[in-house]
Amino acid sequence: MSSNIYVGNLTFNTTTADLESLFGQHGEVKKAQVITDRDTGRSRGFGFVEMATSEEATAAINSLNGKNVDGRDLTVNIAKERSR
DNA sequence: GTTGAGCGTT
Repeated sequence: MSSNIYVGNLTFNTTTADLESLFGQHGEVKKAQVITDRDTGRSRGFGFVEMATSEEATAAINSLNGKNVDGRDLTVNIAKERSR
């Protein structure tokens, strides 16, 4: 799956709904998820978005990577495996 | 403030 996207450098006030809204402007968002710390439950400042197709994922990446949101430049690229 | 979970061994 290359339609899975990593979205980093988010502000801590960014939530799953924000990701859906943001990526939804460049394609069909299948799933969106802002990662929160498993132990504290607080935001980790990054998340993942899965687009319907890899081409939409690429389009969204090219449109949103480096985008300045709330004073921070987003880092957007194809996500890696969960196991690391 | 940077790559997801969970506590078994993928």
